[in-house]
Amino acid sequence: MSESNSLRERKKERTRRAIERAALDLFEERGFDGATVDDVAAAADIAPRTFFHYFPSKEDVVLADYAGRLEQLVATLREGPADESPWRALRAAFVAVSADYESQRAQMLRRFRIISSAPSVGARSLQLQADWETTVAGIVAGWLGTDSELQIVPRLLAGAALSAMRASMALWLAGGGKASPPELMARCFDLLDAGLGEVGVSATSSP
Amino acid sequence: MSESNSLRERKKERTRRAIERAALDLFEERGFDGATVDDVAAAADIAPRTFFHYFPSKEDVVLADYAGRLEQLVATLREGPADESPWRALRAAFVAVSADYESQRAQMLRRFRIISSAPSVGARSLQLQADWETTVAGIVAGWLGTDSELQIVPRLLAGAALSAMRASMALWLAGGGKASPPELMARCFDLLDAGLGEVGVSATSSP
DNA sequence: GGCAAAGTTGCGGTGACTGTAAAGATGCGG
DNA sequence: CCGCATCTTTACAGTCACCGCAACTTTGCC
Repeated sequence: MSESNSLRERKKERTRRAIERAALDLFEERGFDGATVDDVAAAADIAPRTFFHYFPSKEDVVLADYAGRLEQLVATLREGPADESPWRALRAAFVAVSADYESQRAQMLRRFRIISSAPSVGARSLQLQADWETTVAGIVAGWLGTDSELQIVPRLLAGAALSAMRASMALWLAGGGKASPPELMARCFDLLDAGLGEVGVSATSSP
Repeated sequence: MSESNSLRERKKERTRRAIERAALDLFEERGFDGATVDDVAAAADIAPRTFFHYFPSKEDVVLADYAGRLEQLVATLREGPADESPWRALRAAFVAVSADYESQRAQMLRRFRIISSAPSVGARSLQLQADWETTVAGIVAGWLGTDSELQIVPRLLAGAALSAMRASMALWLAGGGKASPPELMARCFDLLDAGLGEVGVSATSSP
């Protein structure tokens, strides 16, 4: 997608990856709180101050992949809008994104483990997901021709979608990454699709 | 519920309220980042170090009411379990809790304004809500007789409930606190109840 | 009054993050 | 190939949240 050709761009990209790599290694080894930004900088062979030119906070190194994934999600949503129902469009887009989790399994599990063991990273993760929610709600509002500020429906759809995503990711992580993310995601979306009123009244949950 | 009689307890409670009051005043006046913990301590007439004996972080002063509300929610949920469907039980409990927002309107709006203007407070708020979600999921899992770790349904129900809560609160705040929180909450729950598949296909969202 | 438990305060330290300004690397026209 | 504009890195000094510790004060109780 976004390619670099100048020497400058290439160098920046290389440094960025060096920082990310060093950070994830250290966080995995000593825990998020067990490694300081200075440690990461030393391991990545840069000055401590430089770290903050690449990432706005220590937490954000772990979540650096979110931005690209949101971009991909938005692109998918803009392509296939509402020939079908909004909810089904959301379902398709989120299922598509979840394919990443499979193809980059090792990386994802690494990051998830840090997220769920370090509260401050978890908090930042939720905050970024809330941004996703706002973006998604805006797009849905566009489909429905209403403005996102005052309408309930776009917010609820976006909120439900992100909940489904969180639930399926939690499941995937709990199972050690053995299950298929797209399948889990689809199942979560379908449960919400059917309506929650009757869920759980008779046993409807087994695999 | 939890009453205090000894002098010690009364003093602690008074100090706690003094800190909370001073903090909210200062944060409202200068913004969350515009007032330091030292400022708050000075205004509340305590030593800076003492602040952290009452609140684990600067953010938590603004969200001090969450704990009590969760307690209330849990109590309500434990009373009226699953004679009806789980979702309807959740609906009832959340609607009941939302009455607080009306009766303490001024306080709530104050807090909400700080939450939505200070990112770090917003992040902490989301984190606490995630804790609610876990708790609620546990209770629902109890109703369904499954264990909460591996089952999807309890997580999804809890996630949907919290999403409904966030959506209705956002609406309430956007409207300047004029609408009725229980009504907004009920409407959000009902939209999810009906199922998301058909939502928005034909116009289903007015008044 | 006097002793134990609990609460307060001051001190010193750590670590994330920021503004600033100097030094270094890169791009580019001549 | 040089020199100038631009961008990047770095060092330095500062702010602020937060923590452990040890002295000091207050409260509970006999």
